[in-house]
Amino acid sequence: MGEQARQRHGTRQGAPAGSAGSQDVGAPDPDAEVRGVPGAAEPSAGPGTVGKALEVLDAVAASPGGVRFAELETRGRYPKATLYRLLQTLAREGMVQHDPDSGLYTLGMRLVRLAHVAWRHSSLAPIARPHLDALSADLGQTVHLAQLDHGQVLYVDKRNAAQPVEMYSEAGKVGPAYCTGVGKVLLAHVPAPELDRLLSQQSFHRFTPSTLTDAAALRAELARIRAEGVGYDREEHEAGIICIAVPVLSAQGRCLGALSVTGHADRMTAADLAAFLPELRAAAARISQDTQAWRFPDAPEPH
Amino acid sequence: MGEQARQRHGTRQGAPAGSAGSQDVGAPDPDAEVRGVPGAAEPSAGPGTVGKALEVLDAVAASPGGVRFAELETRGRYPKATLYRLLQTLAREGMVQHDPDSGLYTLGMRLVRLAHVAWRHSSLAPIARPHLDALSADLGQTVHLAQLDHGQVLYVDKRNAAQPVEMYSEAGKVGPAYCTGVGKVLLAHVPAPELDRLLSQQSFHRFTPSTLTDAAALRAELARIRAEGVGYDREEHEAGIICIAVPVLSAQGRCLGALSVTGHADRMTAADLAAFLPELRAAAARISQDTQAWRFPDAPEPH
DNA sequence: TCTAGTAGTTCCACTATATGAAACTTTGTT
DNA sequence: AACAAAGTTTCATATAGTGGAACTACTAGA
Repeated sequence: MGEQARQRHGTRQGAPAGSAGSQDVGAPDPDAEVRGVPGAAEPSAGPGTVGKALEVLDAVAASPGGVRFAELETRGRYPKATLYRLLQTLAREGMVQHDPDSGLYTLGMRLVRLAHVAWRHSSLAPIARPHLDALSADLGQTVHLAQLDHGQVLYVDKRNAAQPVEMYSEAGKVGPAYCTGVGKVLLAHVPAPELDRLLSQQSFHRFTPSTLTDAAALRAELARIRAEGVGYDREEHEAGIICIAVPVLSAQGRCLGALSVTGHADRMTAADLAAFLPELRAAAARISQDTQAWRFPDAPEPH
Repeated sequence: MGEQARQRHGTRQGAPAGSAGSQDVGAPDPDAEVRGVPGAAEPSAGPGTVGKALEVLDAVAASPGGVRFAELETRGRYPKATLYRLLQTLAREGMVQHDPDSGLYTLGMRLVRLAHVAWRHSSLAPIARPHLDALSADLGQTVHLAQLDHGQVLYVDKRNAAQPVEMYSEAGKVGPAYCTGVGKVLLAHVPAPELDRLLSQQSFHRFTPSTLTDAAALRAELARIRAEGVGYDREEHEAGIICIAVPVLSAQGRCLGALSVTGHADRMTAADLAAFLPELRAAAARISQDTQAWRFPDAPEPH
């Protein structure tokens, strides 16, 4: 794997504004990059033009209602002219929209088109869908399917206990990795060198009294999860919410995603959740199995 | 030196696969960039690094099952090293995933995260949702909500006549603009200078005998639509499928999107569809109204 | 109306960044 | 082992992005 012998600017401006209060505030990001390749002097590469553009894109995404140019100027670290050109490029490319009336920048529809393909063909969601349906119906509980994205948990699908499916508003939502069941399971299966990097990106914000707030404690927990194959969230992210999560492993043992069942602490105990383990694991296994079968459907779009 | 650096957008989606023969290929594309300054000769801007990266991203998106490096090399017009670095950058940024086992590139989850925000806050879909529900239930027909993206129709939401909602698999889907009801309505409301550019991007592939296959015919149709405020698709895209579409106009008269009702030609006539016009227009008006009211949840009022 | 101030856009000399031919390494095949 | 194909790295070069500053377009205040 190409090693990042570079030191990526503390880019990843955190906080993609979770609308569910699942922020992940600004981790100053110690730029101390894990020296990947030994011996090599730092080539000190900047983020590159593309990286800068994507950072701006994130900044736009962080203000859901739209942002003014000036707003971005203060927030970002780019001089006026540079920012201006980046935004112009992004707008021309359809990655952002610039409403001339209000002067606000919002994310562009090209993203929706791309994400449609990404979700359909690169995520576990379409394969896992029937299994999520079954699992949720079977247990009568809320289930989540998540994958890792830039050190954060990205929910790719969800079934609420009873409510009708409300897809887009759940798929794509992000949350912290260090204090959720799925997040910890996903982190537990990240190869060591990359884990170091990801851990340094975690904000370790204390959401509740039981939140793990330092890398050391988290590492211990991850080791336990790796050994046992189960992760718990004991009200670490949200008071009153507990959950149990298992990995979805590929045939080669790579972790493709994580599956979880969530419950209310006042109605269930961790033991109650643990009772779901067999079903959870079975569902994860079935998803994994289907992954292999479905290896590249390359399907023409249904019409 | 490499003076081939002009050709923009080559690999936009694949119109219904199979008809690849006459994609929107070639078209020297005067690339008349609306520079604001009239009469100025074009500086003939290249796509820029960001543009190239996004083109590669599109290329990856065009092969849903994943692409090998070599594949992209032949398809794209970039030399090995350039392509390689572009892909590396995109992968580092999470816009594509590179499965080290198979060597395949697929779209990255970061897109899903971004698109989640884009869809929720930049598209008409979340605002229109209840109105789509109502309209579909009221008429008992399939309805579509679409917006324009890079000269193509992008469906941001849909209600099937009876089936359960299947969001992600519909939102994000793209289709041709020149031969669909929503597409023509959207094009009809594009300001003249931009329209020229968009028309030159249309492939004008003949899907059915009634497909409009040249810009002139389309322009006439667009003028009619602009005058009457309704667009029809008379089996122009797909044999047996007809539809009626109206624009969703903002208070300032800008076209925010298009709303349509679709029917089967063997079960309905265009006149039958026309009977839905009042309801369609009413729904569009209600959506437009809500747009103003909902001046975006967590955004401070502009001005 | 005339400043003064702020937001947004353009200019242009400068050089940091991306480029791509070719060399090199790794992986798979006969 | 020898070969071929795929993938990765190097390095001299100029293209493409940079950013300070000037400029324009509004808006508010006097």
